[in-house]
Amino acid sequence: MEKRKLSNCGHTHTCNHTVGSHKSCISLVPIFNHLEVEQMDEIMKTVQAASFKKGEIIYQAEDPSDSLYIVNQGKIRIYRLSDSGKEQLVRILNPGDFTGEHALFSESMHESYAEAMVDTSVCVIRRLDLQDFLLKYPSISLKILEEFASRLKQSEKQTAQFATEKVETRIALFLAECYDQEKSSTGTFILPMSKKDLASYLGTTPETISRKLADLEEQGYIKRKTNKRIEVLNLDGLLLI
Amino acid sequence: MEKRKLSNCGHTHTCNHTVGSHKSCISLVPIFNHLEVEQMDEIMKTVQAASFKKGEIIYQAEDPSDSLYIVNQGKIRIYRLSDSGKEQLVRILNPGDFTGEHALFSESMHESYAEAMVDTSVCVIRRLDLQDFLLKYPSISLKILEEFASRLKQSEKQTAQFATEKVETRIALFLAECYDQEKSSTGTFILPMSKKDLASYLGTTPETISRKLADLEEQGYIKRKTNKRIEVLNLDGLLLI
DNA sequence: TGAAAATCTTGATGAAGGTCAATTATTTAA
DNA sequence: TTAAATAATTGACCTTCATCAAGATTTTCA
Repeated sequence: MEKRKLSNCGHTHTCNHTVGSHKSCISLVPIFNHLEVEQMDEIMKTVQAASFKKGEIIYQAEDPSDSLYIVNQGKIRIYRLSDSGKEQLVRILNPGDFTGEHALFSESMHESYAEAMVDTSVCVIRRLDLQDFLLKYPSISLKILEEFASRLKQSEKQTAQFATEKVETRIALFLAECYDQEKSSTGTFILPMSKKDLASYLGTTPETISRKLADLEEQGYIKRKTNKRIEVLNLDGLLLI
Repeated sequence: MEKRKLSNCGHTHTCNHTVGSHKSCISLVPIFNHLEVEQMDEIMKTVQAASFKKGEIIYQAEDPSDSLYIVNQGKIRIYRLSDSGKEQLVRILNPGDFTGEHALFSESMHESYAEAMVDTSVCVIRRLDLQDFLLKYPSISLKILEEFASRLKQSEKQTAQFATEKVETRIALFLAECYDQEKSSTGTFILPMSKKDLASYLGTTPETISRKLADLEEQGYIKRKTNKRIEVLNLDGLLLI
C-alpha cells in the first residue's frame, strides 16, 4: 500500500518567534510582511494592542466584534458551534496567525463561532481601516485569499477525514502529522494540546483517545514517554492504520 | 429547546438560470458581474468555452490544470480524497459556481481533489489572464475572497457537524435545509442528488440513509412521495433530532 | 509546597451504524 | 421498449466507539 500524505495537526502556520512589540504583528505576519516599509508604517499607525487573560472570549456569535486580530503572544482556540450548539475545536492560532473574519466581510458571516484565549496579546486592526488597506494595496487581499484557500483546503481535508476514516485512523494520522512537524532529533514530539481539546478537535472523547493511544503503544507504533511527549517507533505503520 | 439554524444542503449559491452563451459566464456570476461593462468585455475576450461529457474528470491531484472553470450548464461534483484515498463528495457546483483553485494559487495547493462532470459546459479562464485581472481589478479579489470565506464557513460548519452530531441528526438537518431552499408550495422537495452521493456527502452509507429515512417517515416527520421527492410534515421536529 | 481542581486512565456496558448479502426498484442505453 | 446496469431497500450480524463510573495522575494557584 502507498504511504499516506499527512494531514494538518492544528498548526495554521509555523512561526516560532515570540513577537516582541505590537508593531512586529505587522512586519512578521505573512499577510503584511511583503509590503514596502512605508506601507507597513502606515498600517502600524492604525494598529492597537490588546491582551486577554486565560479563558476570556474575544467574541461570540451574538456579540460580533468587527476587528481583525493578529496573535502576538499566546494562543487562541477557535470553536465552531454545530446546529445543536455543541462545539468543536476547529483551529488553534499561534503567534502570527490572524482571526476576525467579521472584519473582512459584510453579510451574514457573523455566526456560529466562539474563540477562547490563553493569556494572549494581540494586535487589532479595525474593520474600516482594514477595508481601506485592502482596496489600496490589492496584494494584501491576495495574501489573505491564499490564507483562506489554505484553510479551506485544510478544512475540507478534515471533513473528508471525518467522513471516511474511523477515529483510530484519525488519531494515528494526527500523531504522524505532529511528529512530522516537530522533527525532533529524539524521535519524539509533544502533543500540541490537552487530550480533552484533542478529543474535541478529532470528534471523539478523551476516553477514546486514551484507549487508542494505549492500543497504538501495545502494537508497537508509539511509546508514551510522559503525559504529553510521545515517541514514534513506526511512522510508516501509523500511516497505514 | 431552541430551534436550530439550518446548515447548507450542497448548493453553493442559488442561480437557477440556464446560462445561454459562454459570455454570460462573466456577466452573470457573482465574482465578475459587479464590474463595468468594458471591464467585463475585456475579460470575455480571454474566456474559452469547453464542455465535458458525463463521467469525465476535469482534473485530479496528479494532473493539475491551471485554469479557472465557471459552470455554464450541468453540474460538477467535487470530491476530496482522504489520506487513505477514500473519497468524499464535498460540493456540487451548479451554473454560476466556479472551481479551479489551481488558477488562483501558487504553491502546494494542487492535491487531494478530483472533480467529476455531468454533461457540463464551462467557461475557462487561464491562470495568467486571471492573475492579470486580479491585480488590475482588486474588487474581483474581494469577491473571490468573500466566496472563499463563505465556503470556509460552510466547510467548518460541516466539520463541526461531523464531529459532534450523529448520522441521524446530519440527515435530518440536511433534509430540513433542502426543504428550506426549495420552498415548494406543496410542502415537498426533491433530493438534490442520489442517495449514494448523499451518503458520501454525509459520511455514511446508502443503507443507513435508507433506514434513517424510513425511521423519519415512521416517526411522522416526513413522507416519501417518490424516490427523490419528500414531503416534510414536521419541520420543527426534524430540527430537534 | 500542598490542597483543590482539572485532566487522564481503565473497565463495563450498550447504542449507533457499518458490512455483507439478497431482493426490489429505477435508470440507462441498445 | 426492453434488457442490462445501476441504485435503493431490507434483514442479520458485528465492530466501533460513546457513555457512565471510579480511581489515578497532573496541573493550578493560594
